[in-house]
Amino acid sequence: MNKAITTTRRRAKRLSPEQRTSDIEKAARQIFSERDYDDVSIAEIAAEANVAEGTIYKYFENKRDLMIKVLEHWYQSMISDYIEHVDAIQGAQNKIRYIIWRHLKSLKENADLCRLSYSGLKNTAEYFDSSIYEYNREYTKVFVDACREGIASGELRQDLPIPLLRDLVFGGVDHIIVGFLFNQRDFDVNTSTEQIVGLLFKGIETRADLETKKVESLEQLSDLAERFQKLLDRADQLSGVDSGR
Amino acid sequence: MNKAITTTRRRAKRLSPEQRTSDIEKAARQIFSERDYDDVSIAEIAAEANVAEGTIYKYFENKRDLMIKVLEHWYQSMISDYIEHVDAIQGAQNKIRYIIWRHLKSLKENADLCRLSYSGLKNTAEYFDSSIYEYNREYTKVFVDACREGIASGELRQDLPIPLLRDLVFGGVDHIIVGFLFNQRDFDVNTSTEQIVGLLFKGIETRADLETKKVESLEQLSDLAERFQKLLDRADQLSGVDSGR
Amino acid sequence: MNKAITTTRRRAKRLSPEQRTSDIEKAARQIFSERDYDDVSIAEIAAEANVAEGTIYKYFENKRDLMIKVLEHWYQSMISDYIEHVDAIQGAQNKIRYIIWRHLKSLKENADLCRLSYSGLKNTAEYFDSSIYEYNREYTKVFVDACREGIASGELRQDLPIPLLRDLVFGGVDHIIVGFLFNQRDFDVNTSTEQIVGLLFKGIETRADLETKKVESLEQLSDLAERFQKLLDRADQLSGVDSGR
Amino acid sequence: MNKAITTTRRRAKRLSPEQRTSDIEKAARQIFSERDYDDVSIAEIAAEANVAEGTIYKYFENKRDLMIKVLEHWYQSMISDYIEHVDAIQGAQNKIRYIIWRHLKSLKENADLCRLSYSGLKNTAEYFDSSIYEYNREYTKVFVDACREGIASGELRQDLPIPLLRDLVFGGVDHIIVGFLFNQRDFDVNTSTEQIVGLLFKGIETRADLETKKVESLEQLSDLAERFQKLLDRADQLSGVDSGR
DNA sequence: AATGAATGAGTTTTCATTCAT
DNA sequence: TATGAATGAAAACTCATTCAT
Repeated sequence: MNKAITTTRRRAKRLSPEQRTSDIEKAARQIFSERDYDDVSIAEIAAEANVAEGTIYKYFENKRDLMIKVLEHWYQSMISDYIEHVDAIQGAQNKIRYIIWRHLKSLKENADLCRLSYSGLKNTAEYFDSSIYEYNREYTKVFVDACREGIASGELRQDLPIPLLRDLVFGGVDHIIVGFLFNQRDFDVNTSTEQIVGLLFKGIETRADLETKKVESLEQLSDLAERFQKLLDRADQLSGVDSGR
Repeated sequence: MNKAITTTRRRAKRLSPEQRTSDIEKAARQIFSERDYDDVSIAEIAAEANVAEGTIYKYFENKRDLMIKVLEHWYQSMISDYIEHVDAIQGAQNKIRYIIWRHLKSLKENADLCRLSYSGLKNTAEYFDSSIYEYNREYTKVFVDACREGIASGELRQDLPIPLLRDLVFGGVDHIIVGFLFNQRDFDVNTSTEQIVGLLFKGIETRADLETKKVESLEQLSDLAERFQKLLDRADQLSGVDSGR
Repeated sequence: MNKAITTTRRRAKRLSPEQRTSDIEKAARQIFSERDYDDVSIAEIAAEANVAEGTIYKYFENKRDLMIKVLEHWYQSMISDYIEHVDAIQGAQNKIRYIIWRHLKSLKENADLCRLSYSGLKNTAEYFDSSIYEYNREYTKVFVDACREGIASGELRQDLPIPLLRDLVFGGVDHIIVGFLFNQRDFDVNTSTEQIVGLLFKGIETRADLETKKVESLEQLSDLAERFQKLLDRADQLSGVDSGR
Repeated sequence: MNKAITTTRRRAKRLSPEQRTSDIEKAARQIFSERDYDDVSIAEIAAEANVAEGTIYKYFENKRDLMIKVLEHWYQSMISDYIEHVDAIQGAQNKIRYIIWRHLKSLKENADLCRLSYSGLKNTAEYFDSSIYEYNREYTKVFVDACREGIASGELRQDLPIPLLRDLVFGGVDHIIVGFLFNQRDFDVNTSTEQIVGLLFKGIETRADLETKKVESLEQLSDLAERFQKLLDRADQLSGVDSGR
């Protein structure tokens, strides 16, 4: 009973709006990480942030806005040095591998915010209206660009259905994360990355060719073939034996 | 007074429990198709089903149970002749193509129920507790089995990471559907099926390299290797000399 | 402390919607009579009506609707036998007197509802949108009709600006009531009625003309008439002659 | 750094209290003109006045006080040369006509402030406590005085119920204004003035009625009285009977 | 079995006002 | 004197669920 909640919290110190905004957002992120959007009350966030409820509304339109802001900042941080990194990487495959790796890693590390975006955004039309969607577009655009680059460079198939590929990759990652979040299906970021990349690049078919060891790459293989050919021609001349033509 | 005058709102006829259950569920499916789970009230469903609200609770635990039942029946109908069909198809690739095609088709045709499962299941832990998840397991199991079969028959890679492949396929389809539902991104079932299958089987790499360089196939290469072998053997016999340096 | 508010109000007896509606409205009228619209809470009304707050919302859209309903019923009761009564009265002046008298009386007797309509309707555009305004139109129409009748019968001036007269009468009564309600300026219904009617019919001018000319009053005139009568009588006796034509 | 660089939001220049008060009030009047009392926030007024919210509370007790001040100044301006003008007019009817005309004109011209007084003052007891009421007394007193004067001079009826007349006039004008403000019922100041004055002075009765009953007019009545008198006198002479003198 | 009247918990949001700086 | 960040009380409303009839 008398745990004496002497909260007696009286008028929080006057801070700069920036500081206060940041404090509240941090508190919100904290609370939102713990429970679903609907199960969180503004009162709790206010308490966590050590301000009055009204103060929150000075800085954020409403509960939803606050949540959106939390997610936005997360996205921003995810995007921040992302493009830069991807740009620094050579080759479509490398880029794609990095993007997938990084995506899996970000989501796993911020599982709580993933949960928030699942519970807070109604996964419906609401999401597509939100700024989060815009961020997401930006985010996935990097992947799309990498694909385009790969196509241009000849590394990837000319007829690659990029939007579908994007859905496959990000949808697939989504499923992995959801399983991880809500169905305790753990996963290893590196392993999963390799598996996805492997799947995408090699396909799922048995590639008999690939299994012939010795040959390190197809380029080498063709080089070898050429050298064989020359060698054979010369050998034919030398020996006077018809090479079978 | 006389028989002709009956109360306008007649007490719902006493039906068999099965009939009643079915009526209510049908009404629920109808209403749920139109609006999000949270925007639908039991009262509406009762009205649509022409029963009193209380009656619904005689046949269903609660609103959520009713929704689950609706989705369950949908899943059941989706699964019904599904396994049978898949079984009748020969070859992993064919099976997988059929599964993907059918999945896309089912979801697109029942977009309203997809919407329901997005709005009604909180996409969270709740989903994994529901029987819907069980149905889903069963559903995706068909895919997993097809993959296993493909591996066994040598059609698919031995080291295929099946769970991940499943996530990729079903996660990808999910994204396509979500885009279709909430972001008016239309798609053609056949085209998308081909694209997904193409992606999975061929991978995303250019196969070009192999084909453009002299060597038209691995068979040719082995021919060459054979001839070379013979040549070398002969050369060895002739000169005991170094093969051409 | 332990005044033991054992309200333990458990599930009000099941009543017919009509009865319940009426009960709630009565309670609302009671509470609204005591305090201004904004100072009344639904909780209070619910308590007074001995129902749960939610029950109120079963029967009324919202707080405002409830208030409107209270006022509407008041208006209805005011109008009920009103027209009938007015119709039964002969002569514009009599009708108008009755209307004013009745209006003053109704308002004074239902001062509390007057207060409600002052505090609940924002006196602004909102009022003109409300059904109350419609009732009021109906109510004042009786007055307008009486005036028209008076004009038709020649009892009232042909060029009477009826709308303005209506504003004057009902606006004036309003002021009287407001003074009574909020400024403890009591008034007597009969006296005020006479004064208003007097004002309207006689105007405010001194009927100087009448008084300045010989005849100081009708009493004098009748005196003369009496004396004249006697004279004529006597003359008749004297002469049997026609009285002076 | 150097003087040139000043903070964009410059601290409001230190003005004389009078100037500041006036600025704030002007801003308040502006904002209050646009929207109802409840729909206006102190923040807005502060913004309009280019001061901080707190500053307003340095000069005004609270929001209501500020509104009252706005209305007070309006009343003051309405009253300013009012008494003077009325004094300069001769005759009760002329004075009354001028008062009504001016009142209608003022209200119509300042419709926005009328609206404010309807939305800001709760039309209830609150009003009668406010200084606005005092101003109103002063304002209507001019009318009352004009009436008294008219009575004294014999221009108006001795038994004129002045308070009621005042209620009728100002209540009537109120109704006209309210209809104009909230029910788009336009009116012409001059016409309405004439109608009101006409109504008050001539009354609403056909002056004909007096004449239709035997006596066609009061003038005729006095003629008749005179003729009676003469007749009587002559009759007296004829008969030798003393007529009672 | 069917009804449908009754329930009531639970939370966001506003904005006039205060007061530390 | 001016600021503007911080306050916090207060209440309407919903609707899934219950249970007396």
